[in-house]
Amino acid sequence: MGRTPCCDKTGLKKGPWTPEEDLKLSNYVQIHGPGNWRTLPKKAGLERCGKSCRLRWTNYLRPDIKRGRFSFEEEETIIQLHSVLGNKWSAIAGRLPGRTDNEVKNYWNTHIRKRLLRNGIDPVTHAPRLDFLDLSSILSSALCNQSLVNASNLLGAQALLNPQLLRLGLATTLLSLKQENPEIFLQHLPQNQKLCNNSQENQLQVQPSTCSTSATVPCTSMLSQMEPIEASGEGFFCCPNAQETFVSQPNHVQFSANPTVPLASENSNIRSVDGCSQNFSLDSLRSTPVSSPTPLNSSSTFINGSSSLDDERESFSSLLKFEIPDGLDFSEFL
DNA sequence: AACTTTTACAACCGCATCATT
DNA sequence: AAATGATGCGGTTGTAAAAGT
Repeated sequence: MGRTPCCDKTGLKKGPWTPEEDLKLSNYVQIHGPGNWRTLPKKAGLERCGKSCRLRWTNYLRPDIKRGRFSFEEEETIIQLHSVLGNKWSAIAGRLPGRTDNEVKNYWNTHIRKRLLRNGIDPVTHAPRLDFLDLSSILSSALCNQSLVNASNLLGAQALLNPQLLRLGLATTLLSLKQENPEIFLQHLPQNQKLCNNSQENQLQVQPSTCSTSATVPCTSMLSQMEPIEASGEGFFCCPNAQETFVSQPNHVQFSANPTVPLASENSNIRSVDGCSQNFSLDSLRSTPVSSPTPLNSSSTFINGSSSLDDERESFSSLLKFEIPDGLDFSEFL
């Protein structure tokens, strides 16, 4: 036995609401309060389904609704909550005063989701996408058989992938290579050590911790904000948090970045792929950022002078860390 | 200027859950 | 406990506006 429909839909109006309808609904709810949606349309003189009235009220007419663009903080909150709650839009919206589940859902689908995809993050799992993992296996192959793969060819991937992802891919690859093929890893160790240790002058400043708030943030929070900088046709990149201060802390990953340093893309061996000799140090895998002293919208990135809000958002500062399993010993690795 | 494509968001639909009888 | 109604939730669609050609 099927359920009876919430209302008799024959003859009921659908589609966009007119100002007159909004007025009727608002007036009625302000006098009688929300609820009893089934009978409300008739009482309010509306030819609408009760469900439609409820939706219109909760998503649009409610006086406490905050309209307009989402702030940086709201966006970051959505990403973090989504990584924990998934598509629980109502629960997420509950943490954002004045925002509705529908609004949060729409904003996710039209803005955040696309940006995560663009940066190689699976918006569902908040982890690097499969194609990124494929890249990791390619890099692994390159390390295991340099004669077959000219690593410089891999640099072409920079045009397609976020350079930071490329670097993270190499880091991941090196770690797994060490675990799975320690001989091969050791064979390349001098290079690896060099590429990961020769950047003392470029490493981030490690400063004493002034903040210990460390709710763990998934990869998305970090990677979604990393964007290549296409300056002078070169593979420049910038970590949005380049001006962050960082604090050493086990089991967290942190990236350093110097927006003025180009990738060493002209080199032809695998060392050039990682770019960490300049910008990414595995040493840094033992550090984690603390809250930034710089404003959230500080311009630590310069993407072709773009002033679009979305681009700005992609460069905004935020927490940049994700957890590394306890079993990983980076000091041993290095 | 006209047409097409893309984007953003309001609204709808169906199912799930809770409340009431 | 079961049936029914009311409401909430999340996925999807429709459409107006913006952007591109």
